[in-house]
Amino acid sequence: MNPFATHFESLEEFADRVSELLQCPITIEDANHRLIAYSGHEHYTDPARTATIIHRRVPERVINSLWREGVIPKLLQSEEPVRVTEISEVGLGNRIAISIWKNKEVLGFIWAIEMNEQWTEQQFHLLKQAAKAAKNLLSQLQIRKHKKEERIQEFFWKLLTGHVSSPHDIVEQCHQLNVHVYPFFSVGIFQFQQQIQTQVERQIDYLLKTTQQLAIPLYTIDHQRLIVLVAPSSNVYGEANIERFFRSFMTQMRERFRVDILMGAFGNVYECYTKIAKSYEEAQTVLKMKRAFPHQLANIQSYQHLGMYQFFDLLFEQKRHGDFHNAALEKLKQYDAQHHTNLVETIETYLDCDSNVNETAKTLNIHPNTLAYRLKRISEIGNIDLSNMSEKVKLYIDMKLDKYRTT
Amino acid sequence: MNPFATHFESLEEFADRVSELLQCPITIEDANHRLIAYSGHEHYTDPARTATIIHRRVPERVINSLWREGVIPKLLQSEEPVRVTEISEVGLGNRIAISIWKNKEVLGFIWAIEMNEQWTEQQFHLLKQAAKAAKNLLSQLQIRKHKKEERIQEFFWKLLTGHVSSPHDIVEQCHQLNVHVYPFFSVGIFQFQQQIQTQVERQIDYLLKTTQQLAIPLYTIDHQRLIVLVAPSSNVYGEANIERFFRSFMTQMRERFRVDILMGAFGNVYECYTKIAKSYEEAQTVLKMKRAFPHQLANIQSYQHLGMYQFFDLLFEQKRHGDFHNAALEKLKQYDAQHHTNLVETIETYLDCDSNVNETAKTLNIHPNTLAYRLKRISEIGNIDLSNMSEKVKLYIDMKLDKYRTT
DNA sequence: CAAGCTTTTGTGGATTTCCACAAAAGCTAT
DNA sequence: ATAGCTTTTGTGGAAATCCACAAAAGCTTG
Repeated sequence: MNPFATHFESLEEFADRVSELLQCPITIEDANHRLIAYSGHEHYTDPARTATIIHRRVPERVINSLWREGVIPKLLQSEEPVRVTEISEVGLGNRIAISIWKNKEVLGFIWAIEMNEQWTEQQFHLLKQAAKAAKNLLSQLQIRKHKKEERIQEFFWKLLTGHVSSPHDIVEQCHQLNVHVYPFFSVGIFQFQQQIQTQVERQIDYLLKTTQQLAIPLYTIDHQRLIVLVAPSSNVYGEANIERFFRSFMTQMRERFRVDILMGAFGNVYECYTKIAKSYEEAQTVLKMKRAFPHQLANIQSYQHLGMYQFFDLLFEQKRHGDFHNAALEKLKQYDAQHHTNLVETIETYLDCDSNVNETAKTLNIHPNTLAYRLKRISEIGNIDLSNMSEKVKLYIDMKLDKYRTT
Repeated sequence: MNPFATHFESLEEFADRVSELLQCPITIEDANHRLIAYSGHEHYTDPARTATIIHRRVPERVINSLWREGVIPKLLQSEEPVRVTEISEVGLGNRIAISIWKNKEVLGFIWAIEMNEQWTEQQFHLLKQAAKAAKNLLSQLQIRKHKKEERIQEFFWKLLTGHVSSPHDIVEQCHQLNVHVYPFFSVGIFQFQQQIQTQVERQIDYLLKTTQQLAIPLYTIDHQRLIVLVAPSSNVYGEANIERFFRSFMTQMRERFRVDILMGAFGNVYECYTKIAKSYEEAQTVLKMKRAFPHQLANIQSYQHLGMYQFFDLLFEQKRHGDFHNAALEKLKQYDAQHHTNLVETIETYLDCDSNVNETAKTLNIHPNTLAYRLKRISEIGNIDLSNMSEKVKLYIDMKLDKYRTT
């Protein structure tokens, strides 16, 4: 019944047996992604696997990708196999992974490369049996897995994805990893123009290690992104300090190393380390909004200064349900279409310019009186009171949400 | 085993039997709330039951309350008993109700008055058995329940609560009920100062029937509220027409009949009758926001002009999860507390006044230059760019959400 | 194309805003 | 109490806004 119910001389023999049964290459790692065993059959092997075997551990950048994609979180949460679709940036092909459990603790992982065909139920079942069998084999190995040995970057990813326990545990783990704990922090992201090469990694490391503006206890690189935990020295001017550091970092990368950074963003400054995940999400929101509104948010880096765009994901979700229909905006659009006018563009620019007549007129290349006339028509056609803040806000948000939809 | 497995001479005998077993008064109605049978034992009877028995039907206002409270929707959806807590405005005591089903259709209802003690599991079980037994007795009765006989008000409540089928069915039902179908409509609510008495009902009916401004195909009265379906003649000026009608209705009620209406509100104008429930909800939202922001929304009646307050329930919900923390606002509050200043009030008034310096200064009774100075301080302390619409919006919404929380 | 409409641009003057500077008033801590 | 700070109010001039009115240009429609 159970094809793994025999005695295995070594873990390699076990890996070969699994590989034979599943007809694909097998890799077994411990909980810290160090290689334990791998099958030797002649099969296609993707670059990520090759590198893992050569260095006897999974490359950092592969692990980073797996965290970001949510693969490792899933593996740490359930005993079910997880399918990983190709992550070509790190040379990872289609994979199936499963975690090896003992007493509610993950001992390690089995990785299978998915060959050409989709897996059958039978194959998934076999993999689960293999994971059960591996449990006994691994626990005999007396694998040293002190927390000290966990690598810093993976720890950072755990914090970023919210896979953490109590604040106290976090602090303790920081001490063990020799990571200084600061009273305030924020998570920042730099979006690079291209994938970050090894050489650039060294340059980043250099800049981060030598900066005096604030402390950077943790950082990690993921494909085109550099993610940093920044710790400003004071709470009051924390945000301004981070802002300054971000600008100078981007300038230095460009001027010294000719590496262009598309944009930087960071979340709120928090005190409790369990909020790292939140700050990270906020930073991601900033990036998302900067992509959707490159012009408006060109100079914005912090979540705090995202202004109303903080609400946009939430509002957009609701709008998709057909809520927040704006009759005024509809009428203006209709008028524009029928009479070849630019009322919507006019009011949007006007609000962009904070209701400043001169600035708006200049931006639109029209006479200020033309603008005044248009505004009068807008309030007539749309039945809008343009001296009412609440109505202006509604109209502004609805227009921007419209734009957000098209991106 | 089953206490109802015997032969009953009449439905009255059945009602008496149920009453005996449950030790409480029992009333049996058909699907249109007409009285079919009732128990005659000497028990306490609430005013609603007395009126039902005397008129051989449940009073309109009781039915309206039951729809609004969601009792009838529940009864029409499941075969489980529903507990109704006292609705004293309509003389309804604590009740237990259950619907009588046959072939996925509701034939009628059994109502039990809950006497002093809470019901036991045993009692609920008995009631369910009674409902099953009533099914056979009722279906023998060949109860005439043509849709024509369904009363108009109940039909309106079905529309309001979204218990409707296809638009086509709705139109057909309208024809059967002799209700004219108009191309556009909106749902409006008038909130009266006191419960609406019979005399006032007649006055309302008179005014609604004689108005020429727009058509009112359906209306219903519920405790302190009058709910109307209004049909403006044109789509373009529909909202303005409704607005005018609302004002004149309120004026006339006050001047002719000395009846004060606290406020009126109406939802969006739609074309499809399935959207009546949505328009009704929007009208309710307007009332809610008018209660929370009586000053700002004093002159607002339509959902369309609710402006940004349309978002508030949604945003507030998210804010309760700890999102949207506004550091700028926090700093201003803190500064106010430490230095006995009014920065928050100042900026809120300034934004209320649409960034109009003169108006704000007059409202706050300060010199315009004082305002300018305060604004400069606000932008310094809060690190806010007051000429950035997005930041202003964020700050404004956060301040108003703060107020919303305290109401 | 001519009439009637909307839209753009122009002019001028009353009003408001913006800004710099300064005096006065108020608060706080030594 | 006094020095040092913040806050309020005042003055005046440049700039911007607002408003009414009007000419010109553009478009739609019969």
